[in-house]
Amino acid sequence: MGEADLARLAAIAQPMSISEGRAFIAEGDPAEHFFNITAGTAKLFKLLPDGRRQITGFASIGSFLGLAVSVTYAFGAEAVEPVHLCRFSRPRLRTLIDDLPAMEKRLLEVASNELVAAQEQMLLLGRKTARERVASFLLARRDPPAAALVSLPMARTDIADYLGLTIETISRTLTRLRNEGLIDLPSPTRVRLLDPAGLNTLATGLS
Amino acid sequence: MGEADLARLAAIAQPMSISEGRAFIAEGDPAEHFFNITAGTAKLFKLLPDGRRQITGFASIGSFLGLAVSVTYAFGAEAVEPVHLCRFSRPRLRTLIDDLPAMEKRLLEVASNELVAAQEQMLLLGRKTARERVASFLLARRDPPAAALVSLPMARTDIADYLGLTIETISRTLTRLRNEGLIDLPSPTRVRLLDPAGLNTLATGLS
DNA sequence: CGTGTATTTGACTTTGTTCAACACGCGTGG
DNA sequence: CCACGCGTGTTGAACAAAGTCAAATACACG
Repeated sequence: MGEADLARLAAIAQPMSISEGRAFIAEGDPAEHFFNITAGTAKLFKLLPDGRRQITGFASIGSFLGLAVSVTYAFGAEAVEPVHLCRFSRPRLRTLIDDLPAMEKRLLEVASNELVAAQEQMLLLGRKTARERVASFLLARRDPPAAALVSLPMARTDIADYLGLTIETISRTLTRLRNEGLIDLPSPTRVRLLDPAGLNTLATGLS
Repeated sequence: MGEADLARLAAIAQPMSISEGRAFIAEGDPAEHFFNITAGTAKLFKLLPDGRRQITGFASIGSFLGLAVSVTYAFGAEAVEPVHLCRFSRPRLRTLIDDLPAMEKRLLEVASNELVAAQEQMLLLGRKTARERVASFLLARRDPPAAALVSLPMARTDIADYLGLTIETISRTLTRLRNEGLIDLPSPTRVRLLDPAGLNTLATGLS
């Protein structure tokens, strides 16, 4: 994309700040906007009528939200940490994308990668044990991918709803990993991976 | 897409027939091809080293496979029923797509829809009970979407690996739904939905 | 008609949930 | 400054849903 294209994009972007805990997409609402997160972390989730919740992913800097074709959002979104984002009117973005093949291509790449991540998560939810899920989660949250320190900005409830478990199981599993010397828990929101290789063995079910 | 474009597409398409039970994509193999299914049903799956399997979806006529960006396939694929498909060399298709914005657009639509389906499946795997999963599965497999008769070309093992359950639980749950008058099971591969509304209540967790 | 596979059913086990109590950190106000 | 209250996290004990193991039945195919 050239500079002129970026300028056109910037012209229709509405920058916004979302404070912690605020929802900015409601599942089922008319899908009028498209979002690009520029800072912070948001959780994306689906709900059952009785309140059960599945967090389908955490979106942070660079993530695109709302590219579904449907007229309504298929998921809700809420800030876990204060979020900065750019909002785009879908019809306006649509006309812009239509003569920016590079943008379309980029979106297809993004969607493809998310699809791969979604399949990995299905494997986790359908076939992994609680220990394997937590180990996988900790490894996946490393940034950079070799870092020993992992920060968990989301609450236990969110981790539980992401991994298809309860907060009690998350808590017990983390404690057990600590007792086994695989991790350290300097604070509830910080984890130090003491044995990444061991965690990886666990995460891939080889233990 | 114009007729000339379709002709160019057809020129690089390699039609193939895959017999039942044959794998045609192996997870981890170099992603050299792109597939378009023209008949039959295939299962897509991911494996853990110890053999646990998660089926991430069933692909049938019209499905596109292998659009991930990665150099290797993130999933395996195997014919459930005899499959007819067109295979495309990825580099050749890439050059073709690059000057067919309509095709790129179509692929983005497909990917977006699959993403929505994947999120729905994560909700199912992470938060629904066995009964809710089976009810959701039966309703989703209706074709047309209001049909009372559902055919299950895949074995119980495949249903189990798709719903994150065991074959025994699938079997017991179907029997129980039959005993409760919600469905009829004329044969293991055929299900008649006697009370779609009741099943829907179940599937959405409202019971 | 027999053989092998897929499915169903039954008895028992296990993993993770539920319910409940307790600990900890933190901000507010006495 | 410290007691109090509240939200979040941890731990324990009882429970339940689904899994495992095993056996019986049904089914398709040679």
